[in-house]
Amino acid sequence: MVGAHAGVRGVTPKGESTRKYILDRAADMASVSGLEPVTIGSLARSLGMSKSGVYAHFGSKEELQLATIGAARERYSETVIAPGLKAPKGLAQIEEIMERLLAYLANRTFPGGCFFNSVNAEFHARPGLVRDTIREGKRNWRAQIADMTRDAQELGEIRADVDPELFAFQLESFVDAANWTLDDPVAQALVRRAIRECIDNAIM
Amino acid sequence: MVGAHAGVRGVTPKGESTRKYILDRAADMASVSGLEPVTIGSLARSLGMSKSGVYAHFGSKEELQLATIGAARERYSETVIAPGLKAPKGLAQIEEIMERLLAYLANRTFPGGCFFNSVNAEFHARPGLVRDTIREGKRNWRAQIADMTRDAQELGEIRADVDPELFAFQLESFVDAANWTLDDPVAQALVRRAIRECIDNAIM
DNA sequence: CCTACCGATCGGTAGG
DNA sequence: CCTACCGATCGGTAGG
Repeated sequence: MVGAHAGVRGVTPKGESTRKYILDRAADMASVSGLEPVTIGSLARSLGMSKSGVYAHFGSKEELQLATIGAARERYSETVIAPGLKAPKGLAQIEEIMERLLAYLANRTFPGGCFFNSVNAEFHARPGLVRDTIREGKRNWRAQIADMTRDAQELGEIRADVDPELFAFQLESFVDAANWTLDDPVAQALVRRAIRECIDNAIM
Repeated sequence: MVGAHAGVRGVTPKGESTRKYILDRAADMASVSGLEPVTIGSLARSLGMSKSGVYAHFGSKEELQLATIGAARERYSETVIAPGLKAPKGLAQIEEIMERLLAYLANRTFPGGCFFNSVNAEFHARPGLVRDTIREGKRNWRAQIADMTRDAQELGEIRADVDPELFAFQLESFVDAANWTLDDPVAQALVRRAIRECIDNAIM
């Protein structure tokens, strides 16, 4: 399974696909428990590998954690951002991304919900590379939504007096709230209504 | 320091105040790192006690965790809820609670921000008593705000077509968002504006 | 990618 | 509330 897909001209080293295999599992586990409880031992056991077999791919636990964040970003981009960007510029892109985001949560793209919210919560008060990397991703998301909001304003879809940064912040707050109660249908319905109302208030 | 305040008629056992001392420290630590990383060893070291001296107050780690949640609830109630309830019924109570909540965060009532958000994030995908207890607290908060919203509607302060549950959910989402970026003044300003706009939209 | 190992720490217990 | 201890697991290393 692991080395099953040979790379282009067979040059993809076995180690590369194993690395991806390890990181995807690490991201799955971290979405449930946070990064720190994903010990090298528990990760190895879950993969049917030896501890040092896992460890050999990374120089330290922090490097494993940062690489895991990278793998999670790829999965997120493929699932939410890339499809979202295919929608027409402006409001349509915002709506598409919000819809994909809710599906990304409901479909358990990461089994514990949003990987980034789990890790952000875990590290929010612990300075370091992990925290900074996750925060930068969050800032980026808001900036992207704010840009789309400006596009929508130029297209006359969203009112000119709407503050793009505030609008993006409001949408982010509602999606983040959705993440903590994925198994509560009542809460999920409130999320959808809050997002809907927020967008409706900005339109026209 | 620990046994310094004698109880009524001196009957307060030394063990009781030590217990409180332990739990308050545990709650402080958990607000930063989550509950699970608060090991009995690290807690004991931070208190200048022996491991088993700490452990003796609780039958297991889960009991320590649940007791810590209880102690955190007390601190929260004294800081936010009790003063909030002293305001006049209706909108004034809602505004007072939101203001106290932002102060509770900014003042680092728990050094890592909101204890309950940290623990809720940590346990959101791990079924058990810890998760259920925290969730019940969150449900309770929303129900309380929704009740105050109904009071405000009867007083003619908030429009009748505002859904109290949705309104409470929106306010909760913004405060929760505030918790994850306490050291970012830009984000904190967005929180205040989002709360203000949300309330203004509901008024009249 | 493996076995075998290191010192440190984990939750928990015995006995006082 | 303490010392002393248990088996298990931690991140990491040696050597292959």
